[in-house]
Amino acid sequence: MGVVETTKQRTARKAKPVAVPKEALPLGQILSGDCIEAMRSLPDASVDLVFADPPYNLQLGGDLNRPDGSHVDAVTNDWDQFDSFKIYDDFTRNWLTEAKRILKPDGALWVIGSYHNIYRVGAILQDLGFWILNDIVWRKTNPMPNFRGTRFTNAHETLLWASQGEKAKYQFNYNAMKTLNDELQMRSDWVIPICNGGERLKENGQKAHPTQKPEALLYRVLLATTEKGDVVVDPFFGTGTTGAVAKRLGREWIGCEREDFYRGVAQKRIDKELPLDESALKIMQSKRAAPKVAFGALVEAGFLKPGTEVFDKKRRWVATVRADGSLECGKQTGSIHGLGKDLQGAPSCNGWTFWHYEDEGVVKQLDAARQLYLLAVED
Amino acid sequence: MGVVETTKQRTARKAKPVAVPKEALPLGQILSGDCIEAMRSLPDASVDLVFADPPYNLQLGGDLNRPDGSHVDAVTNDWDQFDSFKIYDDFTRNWLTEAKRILKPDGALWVIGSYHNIYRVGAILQDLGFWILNDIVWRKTNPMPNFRGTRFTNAHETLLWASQGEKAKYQFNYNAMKTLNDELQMRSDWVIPICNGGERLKENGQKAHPTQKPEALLYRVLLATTEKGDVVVDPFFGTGTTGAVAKRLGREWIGCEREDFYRGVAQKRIDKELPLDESALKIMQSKRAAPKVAFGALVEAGFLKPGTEVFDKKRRWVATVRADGSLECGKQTGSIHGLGKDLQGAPSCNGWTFWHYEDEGVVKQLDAARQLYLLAVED
DNA sequence: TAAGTTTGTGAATCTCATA
DNA sequence: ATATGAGATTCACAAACTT
Repeated sequence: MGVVETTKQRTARKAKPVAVPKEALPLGQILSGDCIEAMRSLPDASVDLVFADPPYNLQLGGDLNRPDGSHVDAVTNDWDQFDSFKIYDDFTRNWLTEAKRILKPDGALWVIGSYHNIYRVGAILQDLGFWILNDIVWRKTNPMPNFRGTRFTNAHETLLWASQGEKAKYQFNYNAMKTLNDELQMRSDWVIPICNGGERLKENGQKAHPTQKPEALLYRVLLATTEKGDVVVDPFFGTGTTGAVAKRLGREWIGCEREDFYRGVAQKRIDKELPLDESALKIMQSKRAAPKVAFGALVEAGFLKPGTEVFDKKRRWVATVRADGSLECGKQTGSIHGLGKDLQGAPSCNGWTFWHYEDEGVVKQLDAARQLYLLAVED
Repeated sequence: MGVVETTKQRTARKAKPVAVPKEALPLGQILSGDCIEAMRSLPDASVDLVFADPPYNLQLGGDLNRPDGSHVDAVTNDWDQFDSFKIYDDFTRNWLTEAKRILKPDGALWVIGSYHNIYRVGAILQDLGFWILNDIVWRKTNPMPNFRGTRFTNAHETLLWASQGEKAKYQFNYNAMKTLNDELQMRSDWVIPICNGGERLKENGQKAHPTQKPEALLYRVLLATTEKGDVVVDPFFGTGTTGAVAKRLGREWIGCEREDFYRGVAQKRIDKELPLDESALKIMQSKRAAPKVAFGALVEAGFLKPGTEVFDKKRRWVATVRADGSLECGKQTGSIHGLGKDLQGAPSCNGWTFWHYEDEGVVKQLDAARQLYLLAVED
């Protein structure tokens, strides 16, 4: 396997096989119809990157309402309906096969998905000979909660990044990523908000597409694994986020999209897009996640053992730490903040400074344990 | 499908099929030999949870045969990539099949892996009928950097949590998780340090095991998806992190481990582990677990007099409590839930939190009266 | 205008006991 | 089996609205 970062190496690389001239490709066009058919119209080994956001094959039950009674607008589109894993797998194998064919030997593939489909996609692309370079976790800052309290909040999606094979070369702009990440190596978990607000495309007040991806995500993908002038194909173009970001970053793009409506929205969007300027670059840079600590994390990590007694400064109340990081004081229980609030009858309470514990005879605020934890956790 | 949180329901649930008495199981033992063989010695539908940390690197040991019967030399890596996946898949299917068999109908499975193997595992467990509930990202605070700068820092591993099937019940301690996370829903991305420092087991100054998992990870898994006394099986026991945390949390455990050395290390470790006190083990209960109270019972008991006026937060509607615990608002009548639902035109309504009443000049939710009633009725 | 409050919404495999 | 009714359940952010 290998990495290519300089334009020089890249040029040498491209000269090797019979290169397909870019002019032979439908650059800057949205091909209509089925993506497998559309990709068949492209020559072998002709593109640098495929970015794919295929249907996730969600299998939703009935309607879902929020606790306030409002209705959740779910993805119920026909294009996300498959009758079985077998049918979904066949579909996946077919489009991945075409993607592999049109990619140059040193090209790469990105696919985004959720737990509903990503394990099918990952296994199949490995079967086809793709070589996984990283799996990337898109950590959403603002995911939809789990309204019924039945599972963990589904707060991330997964991207797979793969080369043509174990020994294949690929483009990785290491230094660009390091710069983007405040001079630290870019990690496999990316903290990026979901696409809403002004960026979210609307038609007649309705969202134009149910699953529009944030531009920041595509920005990072293209900045990390393509260089200027590279050709990027998106087989599931939707509203054209890939095309818009590619145009902004000076990459060539080709989209495939079955639905007339989405093609129209995408075309309009990309026509308005302008090449990148410096100020835009700064805006796209992600902020580092704030080191917020839950009290429960300290208990899990053994910094405070369940059963430990904690008390307020004047020892008016004594409570016991339980396994889940809640406190128990007589019949009353709650979080460090909530129980402190209830006991005092106060409107709010900062449990970190309200509660104390004894450590080898010395009385300390809970906040002291939090500081120790943060020190231990930050490499 | 469904979630179970109360001990009461749980007991009823267990009584349904011919229950395997716990005494028939090798609780607190580390079974030697191949995990598939070891699991074969356990009865059907007998355990509550399987936690598995399978090998990624095909160190399967012993003789291996291709599906066509031809022999593969595992030690000299005498296979191509296709063989390698095939063999790994067969191995995975075999141990997952045994795991599924020994799990109770409402039991659950956890598997941890990295991008090398988790896509194989995920696809196969779906094929076997397991139903993925979440994929969880263990986000490492202190991962190994990518020294050569060729990829993104591989800063996470993935855990899959699955029930026996789409309609199967499963245990999820929602409120314990919410408490552990400072009163916010626990998300699918968990920030936990890697296992090092004093927790990392050493023998003669060397790491005892190359992939020892942090206890905080198992702590959260067991706290979230088991209750006290549940039986947890770990087919790839290693140095026994699962056993140690299970013992601490008052869960029963069974391990399988092929290597004598690891069995020795694990046994010594677990012998030293002490169970937590009863009180420390308690976790925040869900309201689902609380005894159900009929509104009519409050009225009967005089906690709310017939004729009392109740109203929603904004006083858009005012209703009168009737002797049978129903409400009347103009011509409309119904239960506290049903009337609230009808008046709002909402799909559902929790009358306990929707309706309010005045008690000595203070506005309170009906739920406050329920809490008073529960306190009075207990003991 | 500025500041505070209310409302809307996002790739979601989202209940359970009883009749 | 399937229908019914009780009742448990939400976080971050932005836009709209009010004071």
